[in-house]
Amino acid sequence: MSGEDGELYHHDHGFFQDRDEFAFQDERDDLSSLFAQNQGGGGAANSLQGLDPHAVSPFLSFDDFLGGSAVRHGTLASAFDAPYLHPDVFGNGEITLVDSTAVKSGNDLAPLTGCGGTSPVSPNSSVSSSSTEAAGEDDSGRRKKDQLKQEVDEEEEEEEIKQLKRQGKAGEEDERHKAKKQNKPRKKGEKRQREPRFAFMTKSEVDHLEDGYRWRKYGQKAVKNSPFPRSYYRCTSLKCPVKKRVERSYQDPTVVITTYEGKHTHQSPATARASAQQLLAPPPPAAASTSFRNHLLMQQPRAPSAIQRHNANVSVNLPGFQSPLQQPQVADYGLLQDIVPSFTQHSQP
DNA sequence: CGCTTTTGACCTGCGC
DNA sequence: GCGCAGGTCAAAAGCG
Repeated sequence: MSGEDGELYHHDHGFFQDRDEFAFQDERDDLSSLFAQNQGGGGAANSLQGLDPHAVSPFLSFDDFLGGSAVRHGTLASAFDAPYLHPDVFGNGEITLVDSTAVKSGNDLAPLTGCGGTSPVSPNSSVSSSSTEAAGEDDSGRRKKDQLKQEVDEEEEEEEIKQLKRQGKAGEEDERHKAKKQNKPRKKGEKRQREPRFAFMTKSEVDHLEDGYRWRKYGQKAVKNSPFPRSYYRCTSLKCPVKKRVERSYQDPTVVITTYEGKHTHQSPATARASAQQLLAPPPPAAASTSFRNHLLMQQPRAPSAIQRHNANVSVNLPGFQSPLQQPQVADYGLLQDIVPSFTQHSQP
């Protein structure tokens, strides 16, 4: 997998391009259901879909992905204005766009990204995002199969453990666990569980973008067909299963592809800070907050608003995305990392 | 001193 | 079965 044969629809102010140099492809379509649950902004998604003549599946804007109807911060603006996706958060103080067209053409359809025009996001900057799955991974069918099989395997393993316990073979179990941990032979047929993933691209000089959580790098691998290595990070929080991969696009070295996997089992440190700050500052008008997202979406295809001119372009590709439905979730978090969990909550059957 | 990063080895899964 | 590529582990090194 390397994003070479995937498809990513860039959202350029409401328009998707069906050819993209930063091709993304879902590795699985797990996230489609995942996003479907957060389709609070259904109208928005629909409108976006309508803009893409090549789209075979509906899309959500990154905004929708971020908040859907759900993220408490409610809007792209707040999401990006928050400490997390704030430029500082993204590392080099520059959330640059992924929207290559906007940049290349130099059109003044400035990237859009919340920040309410107050954030010092470079006008040139934007974030584009491809939901779903690992940039360019293309073994969706295979993984689905694996997942099914694994579920069965896990049940079997559980049963086996119970049996071992009954037989007083705790020691054996430990050994087995140890072996597993060391990547030693695991039970035949046993497969690693794959959490839903969410990949997005960011134009950035730094590889590892700050996102509010603390990560520990646990590996780095050279990527086939790419001069850039891929780094593997794990959330440092105890028992938090979230991992992320960071790699640079070989097609555009200025673009960083970040893939999150799993959902956080805790609140992000940044969110905690933000919450604390909110306690000290008067809350923003709720109506303005919730309507901002729709406002942006309504504005996108048309002339850029002042806000848009100051912000990054954000998009989400949701191949396989199906019916918008399900109840809106209230993600009591703030941002991307937070969002991922909120979307993954019910994604696993 | 504790935490993080680096890095080589090893494992897994798939295609041929 | 073999080779390849992705993914993970864990010891060693680095850093604050």
